[in-house]
Amino acid sequence: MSTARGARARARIEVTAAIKDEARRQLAAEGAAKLSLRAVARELGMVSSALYRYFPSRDDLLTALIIDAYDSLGESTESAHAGVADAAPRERWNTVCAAARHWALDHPHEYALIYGSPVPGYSAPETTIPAASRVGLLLIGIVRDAHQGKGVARPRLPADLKAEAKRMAADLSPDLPPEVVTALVAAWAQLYGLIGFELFGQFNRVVEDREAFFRHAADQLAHGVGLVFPQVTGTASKGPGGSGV
Amino acid sequence: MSTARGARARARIEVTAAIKDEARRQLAAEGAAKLSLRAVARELGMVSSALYRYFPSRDDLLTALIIDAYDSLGESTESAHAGVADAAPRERWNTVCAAARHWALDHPHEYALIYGSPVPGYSAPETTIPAASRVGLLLIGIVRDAHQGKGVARPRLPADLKAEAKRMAADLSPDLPPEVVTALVAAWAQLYGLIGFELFGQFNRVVEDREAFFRHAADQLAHGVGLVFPQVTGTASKGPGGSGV
DNA sequence: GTCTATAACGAGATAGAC
DNA sequence: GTCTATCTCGTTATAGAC
Repeated sequence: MSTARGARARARIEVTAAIKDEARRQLAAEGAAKLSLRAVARELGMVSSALYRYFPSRDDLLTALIIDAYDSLGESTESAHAGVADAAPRERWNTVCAAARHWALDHPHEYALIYGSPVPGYSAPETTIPAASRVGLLLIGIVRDAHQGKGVARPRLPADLKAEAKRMAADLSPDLPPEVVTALVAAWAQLYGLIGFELFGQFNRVVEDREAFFRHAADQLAHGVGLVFPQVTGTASKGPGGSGV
Repeated sequence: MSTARGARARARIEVTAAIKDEARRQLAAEGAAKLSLRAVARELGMVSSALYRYFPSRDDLLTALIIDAYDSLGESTESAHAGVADAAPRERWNTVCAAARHWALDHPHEYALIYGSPVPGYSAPETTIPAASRVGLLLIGIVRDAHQGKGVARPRLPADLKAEAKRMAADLSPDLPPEVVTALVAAWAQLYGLIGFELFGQFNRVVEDREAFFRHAADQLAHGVGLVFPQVTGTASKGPGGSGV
């Protein structure tokens, strides 16, 4: 009985994976807007109604692809970070940024799915939130470590942002000063601005050595969140040197 | 004869505008991927073949919409800038950034068309380049004015970026130091990261007072390109105060 | 219980004959 | 330009295999 259930469960997992793989193929070819359950079924030699045993609707399939994409990005950045977990925060930051960029270059259509234009008629449910938060949490952790006990807070906040900054800090990282949390949220969005511009072609005819450009820009973002003089105290690293990957 | 030609030309302009208006409506409803010449024609009470008198293909219609969107954004930012043309560079910068954000919030689908995910199967021709460059040129001009004669160059460049930075500076603004041009290109991409995150929903449940948040983030970007102490010399404005719109 | 297959719905796109 | 026959789509109801 338990083997029967195991076999069935295994088959279910395999078919589910096949459906998602084929759906990802269509995502790359036609875009998320044209993702079609019937076409997926056809390509898999199934009948369209059979897919509903695995995904109750087209939107649920889309949601699964979105969560998978966020998780894939999350795993890539987390495992890259694990390799430098003991390094200085600045190097950890640059490593995570570089890993996010490389994941995006390796999975452009999945990047477009999660960080590109919204899919018309589709609205992501709250179940995507945990997966979507992984990179952000990773970055928060790095900044938190860097600020352990030290009051490095740099930029002063304008009066009309103080309340919002306090609210964001309470939500995201109560142990960090609101100025830093605000800078961190901005850096997070700006990081994806850099990645998106490269990926979506805005850097064509503008930036050529995109690897070096990105490494420098990400390092400058690290400055903004107070990672410039991490644990080193004396001689201090002046100017953006080469940490990165 | 000249009146007849004038009337015909006028009619042609009107029909062209009607086609683009309807296409923009479909863009909002179904997304660029599903933009269909037939559907546009149907909605206009025309037959699909008649549209080919105005746009030789679906891609040409898309290109026209893209150029229109870039030009609309360009006009919005340029006219906002004209209102503060005599102010300090920092305020001019913040004004342009705010204008870009407001245009995006007012035209989310056109923003998605030009700065969002690429349309599958479509590749923008070079004719879009002039319109696409307008905001960038505006920002370059502001930074150029700020650096008139002054050697404010801030961040040192890593060795592996020096050649690329020089190339970019030669391309974009030979009178600006490579460090500044590099920072400017990064700030340009980061600006759209901030706008895109707000527009595409990544700030949901994270940033609430998006106006204040953006104003501060844009002002911090102005720091990065050396606009912090524009022409004021003595008392100097410490910390990010309220310039913006 | 778990799955797949058949058939059908209402809506929309599409291709071609006229 | 019009009309029609034939496709697509998401989704559901139903019936039967394992």
